[in-house]
Amino acid sequence: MPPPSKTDASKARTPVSVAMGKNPGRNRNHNRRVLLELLRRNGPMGRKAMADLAQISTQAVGNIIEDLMAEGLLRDLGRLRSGRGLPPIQYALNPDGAITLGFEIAVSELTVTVLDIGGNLRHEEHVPLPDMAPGPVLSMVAESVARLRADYPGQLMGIGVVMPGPFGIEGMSGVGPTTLHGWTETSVAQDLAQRCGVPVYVDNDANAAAVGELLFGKGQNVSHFCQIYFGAGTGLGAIVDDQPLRGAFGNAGEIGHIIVAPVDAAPGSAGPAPLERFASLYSLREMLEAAGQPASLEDLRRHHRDGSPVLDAWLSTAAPYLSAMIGILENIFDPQTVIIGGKLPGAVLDALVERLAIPSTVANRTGERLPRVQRGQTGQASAALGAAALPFFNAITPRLDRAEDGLAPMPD
Amino acid sequence: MPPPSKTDASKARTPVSVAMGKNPGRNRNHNRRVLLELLRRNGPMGRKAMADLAQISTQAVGNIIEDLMAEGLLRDLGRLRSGRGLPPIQYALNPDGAITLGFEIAVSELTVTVLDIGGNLRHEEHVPLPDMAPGPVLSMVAESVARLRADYPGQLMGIGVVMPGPFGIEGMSGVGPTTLHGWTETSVAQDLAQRCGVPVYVDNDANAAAVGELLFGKGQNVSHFCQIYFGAGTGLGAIVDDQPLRGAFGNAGEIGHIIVAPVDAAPGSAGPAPLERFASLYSLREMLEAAGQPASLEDLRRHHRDGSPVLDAWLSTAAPYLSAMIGILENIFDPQTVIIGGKLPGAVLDALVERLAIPSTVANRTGERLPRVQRGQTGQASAALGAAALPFFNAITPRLDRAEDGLAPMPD
DNA sequence: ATGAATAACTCAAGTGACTTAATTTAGTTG
DNA sequence: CAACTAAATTAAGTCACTTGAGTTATTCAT
Repeated sequence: MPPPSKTDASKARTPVSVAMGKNPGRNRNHNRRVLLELLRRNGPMGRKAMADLAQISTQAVGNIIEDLMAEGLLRDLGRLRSGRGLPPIQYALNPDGAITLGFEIAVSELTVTVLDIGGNLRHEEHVPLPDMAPGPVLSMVAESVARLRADYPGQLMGIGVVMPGPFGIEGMSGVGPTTLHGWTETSVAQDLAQRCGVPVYVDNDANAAAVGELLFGKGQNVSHFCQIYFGAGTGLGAIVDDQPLRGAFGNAGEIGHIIVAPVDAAPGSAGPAPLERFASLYSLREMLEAAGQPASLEDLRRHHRDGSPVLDAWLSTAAPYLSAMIGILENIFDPQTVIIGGKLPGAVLDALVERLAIPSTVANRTGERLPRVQRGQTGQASAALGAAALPFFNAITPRLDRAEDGLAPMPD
Repeated sequence: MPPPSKTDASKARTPVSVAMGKNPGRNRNHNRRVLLELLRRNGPMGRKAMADLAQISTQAVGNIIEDLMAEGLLRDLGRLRSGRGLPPIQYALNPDGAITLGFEIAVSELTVTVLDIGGNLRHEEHVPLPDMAPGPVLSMVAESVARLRADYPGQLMGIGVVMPGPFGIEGMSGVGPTTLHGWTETSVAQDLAQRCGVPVYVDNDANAAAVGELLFGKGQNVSHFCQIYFGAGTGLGAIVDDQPLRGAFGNAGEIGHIIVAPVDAAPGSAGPAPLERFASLYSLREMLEAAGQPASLEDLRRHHRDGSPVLDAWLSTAAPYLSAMIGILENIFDPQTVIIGGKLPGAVLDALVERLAIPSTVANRTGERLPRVQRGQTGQASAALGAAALPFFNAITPRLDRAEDGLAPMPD
């Protein structure tokens, strides 16, 4: 078992790209992100506190704050009286300083959101999409961008787009029409980036929702969590070390097609099946339609209020499969918590959480702080909100940049 | 659905720790890591090439190289004749520059490895452990450290320890005796770090093996892969974005207890079961013992050569479960490849890989480059080698440091 | 009230690591 | 052997950080 010598294999290969080196400019950019994240996650604070948390000098903090104030990204909240000594000047993110736009492209509807840097959802609208071809849809998106960036103060930090995944896969037999034809992740990003002149980030609904939850919801003080999302399919958005798990090809989290054995299956019930078969919006609608009942979001709310037996049956069927999946996720990711979200009324999600019976996993630890499973906080606009959160996340969060093959000049 | 205002909740909370800010010293350290990783992954190269790949100036590269040469971590390979112009001076990692030590603590045996910075396994030994109490074992480890650091040239970069996980979990009913009592991850790390005065990294066998494979095996040019490891149990080491997935509490990858439905199960065969029940060394030994056959590594090699029907039966039983698990992992992680490794003869692992029938997943993409599943390259010493790879990984790889609560002075 | 104590901010100088630009060096080519 | 080329070297300049002394606003004790 001699350990493989690395050199022989790496003779005339194209060089492997590696993390990018840093220089003063990039250094500043990094520290800037650190401070912005600090303010986002901890709320208003003074220079000294920032310096301590970020482990840099207060002077360095001061210089960066000067920049951020000049750009309008920060607000001065005045001095906070706090015991002895000079009271610290509190700084906070300025909601009017910057915005992002989020677009959720679904089968026949476009959801548009405007989010400000303070995490406030400033605007939400739903536009019908008569023609699902990429050209018309992207034109409509570009028009919305032009209109909305004029309507709201602050610079536009970027655009986030949510589209159903997976991308570029052959023969994924799902239940229901989850994918759009003629669309690719990259073409959408490139097209829009060119039309609008700002960064564009594309992801699937589950990942976007997870990022939304990470920035503005239950994930705010959590660095490892799994979010199960009921959308076009049933997907997973995994946050690992404060970063969304995208996978090598951007298709991570496709749990809908995973075959799970239901936990504590009642005798006579179905055995192992793809998660989406019984634990998805699609399966719920299927059951309601079979019973001749309507299935809009409002209807679901009503069904739950009225104690609909069909909804109840769906909950009973879905819970064992979902429980098994959560067990799998806990054992694989060892997260701090699991969050359930999606296009279901909050009360229904709560009912679903209550019915779960998760097997014993590595999450059975002593002194657990967070609930093992909880309902998401960002509500039904989750994915569209998450879409808007994507550029925000990418512009603000400190990260390890990689030098992608052949590009970008050196400075900054 | 108003997005939750963040400030109200974060009033009098303990501050959230965030990524660490950077200053010139930390910047240098980062670039140093970048260059070391560059050399490790691409083999020898000149200043200019490094500068281009790391996207910093050749001068900056020159300064860092000067440091590294002075420390003995680099070797000058002379000029490479390469067409016109001044031929570049090739630099390479100096195998005699630094070493790491790896210890795999198993039920009654301690495996010790010495790895140099060039990725060469310099030494491997197996020591019986009569007393499994922490005190005696750690003393033995400390003695080995003292002895080996004198025997090999180069500075000792750190110590890696592999122990069976999971840690700190209640009521995980596994098959077989996979956990050690009276041990905790942190106490081992602290104890050894104090005794030896170098950084100590502790992880489970699967994660360590994955890191070993990442640095010196099939993972060298892969940034996303899943490694399934047959060791004390059956574990997963997931590499996401060149980093091992450890989870919030260090217990990620516990796939042995996940209940999977076998793929294409033969009629009459067992249904859903924990992966480890049928796809583990334990289950193989169980079958061999029931048939009255010996089960050492050498025996397994012989069984395979002789076409043992028991081994064959195990392969037939294990493959459907393993296939299902690989399908799950592909859908969750969307990796570039899946690697199978562990304490089995290479030929047996190959046979196992051949029998797999993985369901359709997001890995069914067009133009796939790497094999979906392949056997690991680092062999049976995998975990012990991986243990030694841990400090190496932590000392060399560029990463995003986090400011852990309350510690460490600011400079550098 | 007043002064000491305290804690955060500010200013100015110093330092480290990087970039830029000009020069040197060592090979290749005609 | 001179012209050409590309890498390395040298020296100067820049940027962002740290350090340390001084300033300011508030609390507490007299």
